[in-house]
Amino acid sequence: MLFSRALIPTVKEAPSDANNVSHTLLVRGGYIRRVGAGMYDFLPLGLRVLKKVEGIVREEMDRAGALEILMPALLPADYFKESGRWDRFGDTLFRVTDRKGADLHLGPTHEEIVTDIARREIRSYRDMPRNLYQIQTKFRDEPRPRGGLLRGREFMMKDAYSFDATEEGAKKSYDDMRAAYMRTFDRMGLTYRLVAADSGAMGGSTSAEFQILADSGEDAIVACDSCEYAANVEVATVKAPPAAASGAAPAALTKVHTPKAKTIEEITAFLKLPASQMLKSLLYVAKDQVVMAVVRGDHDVNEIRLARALGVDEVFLASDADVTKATGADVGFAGPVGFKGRLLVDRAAAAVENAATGANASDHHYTGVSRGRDYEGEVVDIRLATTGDLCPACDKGKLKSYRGIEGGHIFILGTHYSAQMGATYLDEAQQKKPIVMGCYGIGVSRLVATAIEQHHDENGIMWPMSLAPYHVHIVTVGQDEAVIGAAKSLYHGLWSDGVEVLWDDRDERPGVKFKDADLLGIPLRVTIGAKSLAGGHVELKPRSERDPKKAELVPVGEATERVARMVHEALAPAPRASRTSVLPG
RNA sequence: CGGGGCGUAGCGCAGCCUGGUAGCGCACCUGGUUCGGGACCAGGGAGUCGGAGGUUCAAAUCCUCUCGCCCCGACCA
Repeated sequence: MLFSRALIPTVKEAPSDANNVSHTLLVRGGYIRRVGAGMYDFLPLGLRVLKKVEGIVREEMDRAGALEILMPALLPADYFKESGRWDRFGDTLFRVTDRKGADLHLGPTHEEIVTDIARREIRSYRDMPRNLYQIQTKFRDEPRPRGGLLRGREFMMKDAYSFDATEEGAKKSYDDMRAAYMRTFDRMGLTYRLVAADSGAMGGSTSAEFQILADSGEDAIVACDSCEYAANVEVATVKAPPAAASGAAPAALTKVHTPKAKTIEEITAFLKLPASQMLKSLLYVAKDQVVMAVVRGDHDVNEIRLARALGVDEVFLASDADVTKATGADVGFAGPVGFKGRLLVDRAAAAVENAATGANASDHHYTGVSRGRDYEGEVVDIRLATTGDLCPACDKGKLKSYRGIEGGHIFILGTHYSAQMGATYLDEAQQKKPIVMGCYGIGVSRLVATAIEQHHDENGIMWPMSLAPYHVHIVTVGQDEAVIGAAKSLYHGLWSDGVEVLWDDRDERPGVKFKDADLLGIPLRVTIGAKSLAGGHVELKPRSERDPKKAELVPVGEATERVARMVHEALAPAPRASRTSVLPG
């Protein structure tokens, strides 16, 4: 592609609504443009990258034996009504009404639709296993779209669904998908962790997320530094600390005046105590009931675990008014001592002796608080795992925290949908049984942004070869005839070797071209200028090399072959040894 | 949905408080000089000031309503 004929509208200034690197660089590089909240145009370059992601996903799905189909994005409400999700999906579902007044919606995911295919077409155990997938635009009316391509209201997703006769079969399908996903993410050059995850509202059992590591990620995960345990903090457990009695002499319960010391930081500074000697008391609303959750001052409450401990679907942090009502004090002075109401105490918090905590009276705290004597409560595991915690899976490891972006999610659904929707088959014994399903998603358009989150520097994007819109970026300096001639020959030579080339043939100053080249992030740059060409050379520099002086001089005659070889080597499947994933047990 | 903020030229913003001729940078067009890391000079085109209503001699500016968007919290590929 000639730059002079392309539509690559680069801009110097970051868009005002961008708040992360990938969004900024995608817009600045002329890859995408925003159309509305969570809706984007893919300009030519952006579409090329999207298709690269799609292509890798498709190849690996096909390799794993999955069968590509395409279901409608516009769907009648019947299916979701049948499964109950028409109501349960809530506001996230984009609902539309047709001219006859019938309820329709735009598909956010397709379990019901694909289950309908299964119940009509799969009748025998001999028809399984099968795995059907599609790569399709999905619609979700997100409460808050953000991060450009990271969370849109319309986005591209690959969703696959497996159908098996037995649980064991489903497990095999699941394992196959896991392997296919690892290959997929490996080929995209992404660093990720495979983590245990909350199976959420989908009603699954076994489930894992592919978390692409990025500081800007929305998800917090922990991984063991010694074994292969890794989990979303939502579900991560921690080993209970050894119940070693501190031997400290029990202190008397003392009420101290702590004016305006509301946060843990303020109180620890005021009382000169480590946060681990503090008890943090938070009030939650669970089904109209206000409960108190107590964790150590240096820990955080895991709301999912708390909800589970309470036997409810979800909990919400109580409003300031509710806190005051329940404790009789301003927010910041709640504590377990004398609290009238359901009290849940984390294991680590319960073990703290002579603790300091709110006194349920404004501007006052207690010190010398110990469980058993000063308060009781139910001891449960309700805290978020964090760096330094003991690994629950092995003896010696400690957990370390990471941020991640969910790039894929695999799980076994079991017979949830099939039983509900009557997707059954006959087994060898003529018994009618529900099909055992699994489902597997990859956020295709999200991965475009995710790759940038992992591969960029202050000057722009640094695409992995497998995702780059073009493999090679030729920059010609000046309009000298010899330069143009050499560029033409290289350009055509590379294309006929299967290398995708962008040639910046514009009549621009070199600085402009170099800046744009860095911004676009095409992995290999070949600069052709009169000076080096007079010596019979062109200059080759990978985007990852920041120092322009380190460009390699390559004899013109060898350039085509040399560059083509580099591209093809970079595209070859990565050896297994270079994998960066961690497998949970 | 709760809290905060923003809608002014294609993009990024100032002007609003204290009403009176709509401005700056980038981008774009013309001419010239430049030409290996986002050049310079001169000239030029381009805006229903998000929308509706109101106050006023006069509204980008004040008031009311409305739409859209962004950011911080509860959801997810």
